[in-house]
Amino acid sequence: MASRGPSLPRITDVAALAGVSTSTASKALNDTGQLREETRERVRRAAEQLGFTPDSRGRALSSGRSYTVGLITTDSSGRFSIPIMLGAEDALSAGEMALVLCDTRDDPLREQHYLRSLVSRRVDGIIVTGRRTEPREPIDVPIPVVYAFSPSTDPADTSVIVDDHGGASSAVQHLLSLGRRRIAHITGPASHRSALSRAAATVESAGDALVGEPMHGEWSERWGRHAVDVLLRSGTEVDAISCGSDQIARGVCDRLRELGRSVPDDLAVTGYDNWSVMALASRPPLTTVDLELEELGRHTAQLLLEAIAGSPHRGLVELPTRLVTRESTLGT
Amino acid sequence: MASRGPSLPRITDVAALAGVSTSTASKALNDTGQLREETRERVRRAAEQLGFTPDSRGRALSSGRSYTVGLITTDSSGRFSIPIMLGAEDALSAGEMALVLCDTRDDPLREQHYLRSLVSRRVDGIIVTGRRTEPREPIDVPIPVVYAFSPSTDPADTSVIVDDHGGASSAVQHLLSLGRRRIAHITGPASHRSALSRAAATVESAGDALVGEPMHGEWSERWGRHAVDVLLRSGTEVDAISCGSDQIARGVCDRLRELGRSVPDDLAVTGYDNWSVMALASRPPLTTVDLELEELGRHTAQLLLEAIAGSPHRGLVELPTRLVTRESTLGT
DNA sequence: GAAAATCCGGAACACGTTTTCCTGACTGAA
DNA sequence: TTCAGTCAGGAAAACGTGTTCCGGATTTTC
Repeated sequence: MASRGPSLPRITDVAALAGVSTSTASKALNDTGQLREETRERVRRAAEQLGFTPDSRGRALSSGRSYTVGLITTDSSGRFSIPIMLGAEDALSAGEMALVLCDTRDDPLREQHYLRSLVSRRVDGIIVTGRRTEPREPIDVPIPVVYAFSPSTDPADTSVIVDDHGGASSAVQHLLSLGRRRIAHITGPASHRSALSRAAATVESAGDALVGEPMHGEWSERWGRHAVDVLLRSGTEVDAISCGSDQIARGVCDRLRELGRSVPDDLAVTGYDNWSVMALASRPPLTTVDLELEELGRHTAQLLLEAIAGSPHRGLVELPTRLVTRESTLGT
Repeated sequence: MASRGPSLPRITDVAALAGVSTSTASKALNDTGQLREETRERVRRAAEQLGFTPDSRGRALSSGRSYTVGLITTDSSGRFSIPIMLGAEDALSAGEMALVLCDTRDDPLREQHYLRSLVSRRVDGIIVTGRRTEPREPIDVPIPVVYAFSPSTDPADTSVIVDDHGGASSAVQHLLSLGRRRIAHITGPASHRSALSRAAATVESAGDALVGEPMHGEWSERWGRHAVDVLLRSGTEVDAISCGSDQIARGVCDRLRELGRSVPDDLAVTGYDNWSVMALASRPPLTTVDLELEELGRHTAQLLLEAIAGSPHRGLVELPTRLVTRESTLGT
């Protein structure tokens, strides 16, 4: 339509310059067919000279694939989905696949809109991710889909999630291995699956060493500070606090310091998420559980690629977390 | 190739079902050409019945456009580029454009790779964004480009940036309007343009009310705390501190509280960035300057769309910031 | 009733690549 | 010399859509 300046060279231009047909040019550039090495070289030089870059739209049309995958996220803030996205993008770009981003902002209408758009683009596959670990309604598209972080409610779908149970356990094991025997657990709202599963794992791993019930509140520093007040006011003896998030743990540390309790000498504290802004800025820096979200993103992309290739891996995949030890349990 | 199940309906299927030719079907669905309303309706019903979604690859090929724009970011952590990205994506999705994500991780090789990939996809345009406000080398592609946050070193390129001068000024004006007349400035490293420009604006706006020189350090809470020690130890009287970032401001507030100084009664504190994790969690919550990055992303996308449409807006566009007032200057 | 204007829909091609099939030339063996 | 076999490369179709042009049918006008 509006031909802006000299448009990019096409393969016919390359072919013309090399004095061959387009099909020969194609074969030369893709290392297929039967051609003399000299011919290949001639075509390659012509392509080089013209700065030819194949138009992937043509290729997409002819190959039936678009070499594109869509990523649908409901998490506009991006705390969790961003690292997943980057990991996925990393894994995909190695295979010359591009990732198109769709942020639904938790709006079902927008989600529908994006799904139509992705299907219309004939995306090779879709990654669906969210802010919470609660399972979500599967999406209905005739394309391979892998769910990341928020699994699908349909167990026949492919979902990659974090092993929250193992993560919480590893924190408790760490505390136990340090000799702590009076462990409290402060975490997020009981309405959140992540809080519940971490709490359950903590209870199970701590056994007799658990002090009281898991304390549920908001995912905030304020709740961490407040919970410390409640905990200490109750008079129960405590030598460690495992927290359901780094934010809570930071609040806990702040409050303990204000009350003159030493971390980790008097009380060891563990966080969860390894959210560097919190974990590193906390005084002292937090021992915490890294969710390895970027790896989760990579793994998700990998599974999606396999599904696209025709061998889908159905069901739930739980990826391990990694315990990061810092001064809040080890001292300096 | 690997025909997975019943492939999606094509426009020929719709045409066949409606008993018309593909061209008629195309016209009916796109509201072009001259057709009887009854025919259009028949085609529409056929499309509906088959769940037809046009293959945008075909459309892309025939229209010469790909209805896709690329976003290149060097900022893998995403503090700044994520909101920009989301804003851009928001503005683009309204126009049925998709955004493909490319995270270069500050690696020139990766950047080259992505550029080739985007050109090969015949992207309609490219948005380039980064982590810092320092100008960056322009990219060399035969496609419209708009730079966001990090402007291009070439003034003939289109760049959208934050009005840092105005932002810092607004914070100082606010402090002055509250009657503060002894204002210190604590900010990031002098090697960062953002720190320098904010400092310059602060010096200019504060005039006689400025206390001492701008204090440069790292962008961290720790530096904020340390700077307070240095400042107060020097014995100079101070009734307000304007900080170059929310992280620094939070550190400042923490330290002041520890030293028994009341914020804002003894000293008012302002931050910069309106990074909610810091600004809201700080005690007290921070009055700060919102960079309106999402709006910046939207505006960038808008300019890119105009450039794609053929009327590029060359040069630098500075977008205003927004002062957000909270307890760190206003009290409760 | 015939010529002109209008309306509707189809055939053909373009977009850029890959791939399948085919042809002509050359080689070597019988 | 002839025949089979190999090799190098070209012609054409396919992918799915949009668009341009054109012809037939219907209506209008004199």
